[in-house]
Amino acid sequence: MKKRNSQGHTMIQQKLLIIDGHSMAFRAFFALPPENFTTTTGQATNAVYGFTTMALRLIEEHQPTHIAVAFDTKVKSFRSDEYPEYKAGRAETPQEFKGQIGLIKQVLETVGITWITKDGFEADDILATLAKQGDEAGMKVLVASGDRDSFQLITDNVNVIYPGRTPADLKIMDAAAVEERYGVPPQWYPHIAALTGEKADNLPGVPGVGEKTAAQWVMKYAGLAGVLANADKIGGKRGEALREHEADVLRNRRLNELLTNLELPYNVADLTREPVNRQAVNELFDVLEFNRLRKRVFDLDANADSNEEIDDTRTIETLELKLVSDGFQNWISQVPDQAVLAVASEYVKTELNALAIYYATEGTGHCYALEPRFLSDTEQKELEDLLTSHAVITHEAKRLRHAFRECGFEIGELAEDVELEAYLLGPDQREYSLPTLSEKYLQRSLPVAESAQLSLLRDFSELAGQAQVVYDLHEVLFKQLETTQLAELYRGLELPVQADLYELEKHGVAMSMDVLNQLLEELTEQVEVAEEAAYNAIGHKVNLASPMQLQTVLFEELQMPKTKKTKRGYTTNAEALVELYEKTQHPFLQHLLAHRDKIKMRQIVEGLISAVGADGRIHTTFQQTVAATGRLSSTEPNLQNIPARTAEGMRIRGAFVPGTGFDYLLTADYSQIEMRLMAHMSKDEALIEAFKSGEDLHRTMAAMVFAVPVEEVTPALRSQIKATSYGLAYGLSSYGLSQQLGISVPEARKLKEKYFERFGGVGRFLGEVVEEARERGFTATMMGRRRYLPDLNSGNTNLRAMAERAALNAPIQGTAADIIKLAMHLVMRVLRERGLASRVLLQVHDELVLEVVASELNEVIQIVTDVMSGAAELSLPLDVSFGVGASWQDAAH
DNA sequence: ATATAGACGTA
DNA sequence: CGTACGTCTATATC
Repeated sequence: MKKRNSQGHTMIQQKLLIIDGHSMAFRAFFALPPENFTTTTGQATNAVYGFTTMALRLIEEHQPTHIAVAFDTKVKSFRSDEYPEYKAGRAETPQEFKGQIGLIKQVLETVGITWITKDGFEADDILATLAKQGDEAGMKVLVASGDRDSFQLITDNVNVIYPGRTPADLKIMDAAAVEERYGVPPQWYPHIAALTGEKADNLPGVPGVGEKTAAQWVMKYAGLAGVLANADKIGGKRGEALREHEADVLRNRRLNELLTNLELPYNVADLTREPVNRQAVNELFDVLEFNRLRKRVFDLDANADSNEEIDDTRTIETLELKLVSDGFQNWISQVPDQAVLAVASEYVKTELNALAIYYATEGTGHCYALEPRFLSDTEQKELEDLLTSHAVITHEAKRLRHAFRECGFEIGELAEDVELEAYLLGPDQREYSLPTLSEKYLQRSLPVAESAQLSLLRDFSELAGQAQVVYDLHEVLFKQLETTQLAELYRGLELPVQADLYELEKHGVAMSMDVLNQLLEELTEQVEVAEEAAYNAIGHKVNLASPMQLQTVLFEELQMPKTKKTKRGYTTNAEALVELYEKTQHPFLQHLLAHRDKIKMRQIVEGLISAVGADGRIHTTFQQTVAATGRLSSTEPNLQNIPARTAEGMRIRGAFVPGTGFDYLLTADYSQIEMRLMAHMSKDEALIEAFKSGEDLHRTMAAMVFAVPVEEVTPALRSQIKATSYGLAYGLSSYGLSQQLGISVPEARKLKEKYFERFGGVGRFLGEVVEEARERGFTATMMGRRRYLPDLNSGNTNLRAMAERAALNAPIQGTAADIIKLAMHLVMRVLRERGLASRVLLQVHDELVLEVVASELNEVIQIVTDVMSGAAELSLPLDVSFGVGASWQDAAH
């Protein structure tokens, strides 16, 4: 890369790459399975390999003229002197890792890269010192580090390369990126970290203060010093907590400040890349048994030599963006038949405000942007034809479908959706907005769309840029789906399901206002009665919905025994209240519990009432990209958590009714699908047999475990086994099981052991699932859906245990999600093909709710049960049960 | 208006 | 100290 200096002749812009050797090697170590990277002599090389590929990639991509790698040393740093608990609680570094650092240093030496350590300091401090020197010397500096503390180094000329989930996923963080993500300029990032604390380094912060609050304070008072100076002006609990923990905050800040004035054995100018020592590389790579890497290393050298001679005058921007403000039909006529059209859209609420359509031909991008509300009928027809006759790429297609409908037209087959693609590639991300995806997959920043503006002289270039990003994203994402064997799941399942969900949302579900109003009236009455009774029991009013006020009443006024601790006091949840009632028999507790119950019900009914639309139906939104396991979720309102467990709660389901033109609601659900999948995937013969007996599953299993005849299984034994079975699929501990069953921990442990004696295959399976996930980095469902769990290798015991439980559960919950999605899609397809009016309205994880015409009832039941039970081929049948009725309540079974 | 904690509904 | 979700209320602070 070149730039012109003031004298007018070209000079090379110097670029310095500094890598945190330890942190990058550590990530590589955990990302790559050691058994694939062990030499014939037994030397583990996964960290060496991972580090080397990562470094090569950085060099190839950024072509630095100067480069250095910094390492920590064994000598404790000054930070530990200041705070002995620093980084305490971290797991011991694995032995196989330690040995590889030496090898990495050897690799660096053979390829001509400088490495640096300094006793008493951390690699971070070396990075900071070099970054500062580089910046001052006018160099462009890239700092590769997995430590967020390095963000404080960012300036106009210093960027941080921060690894994402996988080692291949490297994000460039500049000032804008940090501000976008954390809400403060980079130099203040450590101020936030000091306030919130740092778990990994065992540095507690101010309780109750998270990233948002910290960022707000720091911005308001212009830095941490200002925050502390004005601590007395910050009122309330948080202000109090801040003043109380000032010492912690100051300590955190001292510890996370990186030193920029270390005496190092090298100056930045010394850090040029030396030629690769080919012979040494050959010898070392022979030992390491790296073969493919050799060529990349040698190529690197060749490029470095020629780098200085190339006069790089090519324009990088080869795309010409054509923006047309009129002549829509004329533009359309020029679109080639085989062009792939990327669509970007801009909304005001749900309404489509503007649209950009983009396609690329050889070296040129073409884009047309328009505001659909100004289209004439003919033009609108043209647009429909254009979109239906071409392959289309979108972002959030379901939203676009709804918006198109509001404009007065429907789009049939919309092909690709980059949001779904990104979701399948990384289902744990909580956000798939276009700017986020652009940054992550294209390393291109995209301005976050401003609020939509009205036409008059508006600038469409931003929207055009978005359409181009949609187009480019698909190229990248689909390729990645193919290499990860996810393309089939995407095309064959998620895309069709998205179109199905659009239909579900469009239809909505009819509500009986009479039932809702009746319920509201009753519940309001009951709430008032319980409230009154509660007040009388203690002799005064109190806000029953305030845990804080309740604590005062229960533990101070009434001096009741303390319950389990929460963050700021003692719990007042239902479980604890029941326990307190058993101990104290105080009537207040009864009334409080009744009040909780009734007010919760009323709140649900109120929510439903306000969600009923003008058509008398509720149109929920199904989220297809939020649940990391592959499940759907439902929002505004959530129709997947309507009460079902109590008769009282079920009455709310009585308000869900067939709409005009329909006669019944039909529900069909999989019975015990997760346990069946456990049986199938674990191949546990006893469990499969228990299912095949056709008798009550938990009862049969209890008889097997306790070696008694089925008739002798008591309800208590049955429920113990039931709890154990479901608990296991969630990674339940002996402690948790003991809590749930009200038995001692040793008893719970014994129960688990006994269970596994009979169902050994289940235990083996669960163990294997976690191990495989640890090695591969992800779990997979039967249909190949992945969930990445990098924390399986975390040094943090808590994080690791959490990831292990998620790993146990993800393949089971995820496979069940795959199956019901497929079943739903097939049911809808068959209903459509048969020309039936009956239709699917809701999906509740293992259940479908349909609205049925009486004359079609038998056929629909047949279709639903056949299709659902046939949706997957397992070693045991998928049982489906169904119910029909005049409401969701009556359709229960 | 917005963030956080606590509680609780579903599979 | 059991997985996966969403929503409501209180509370504190803007």
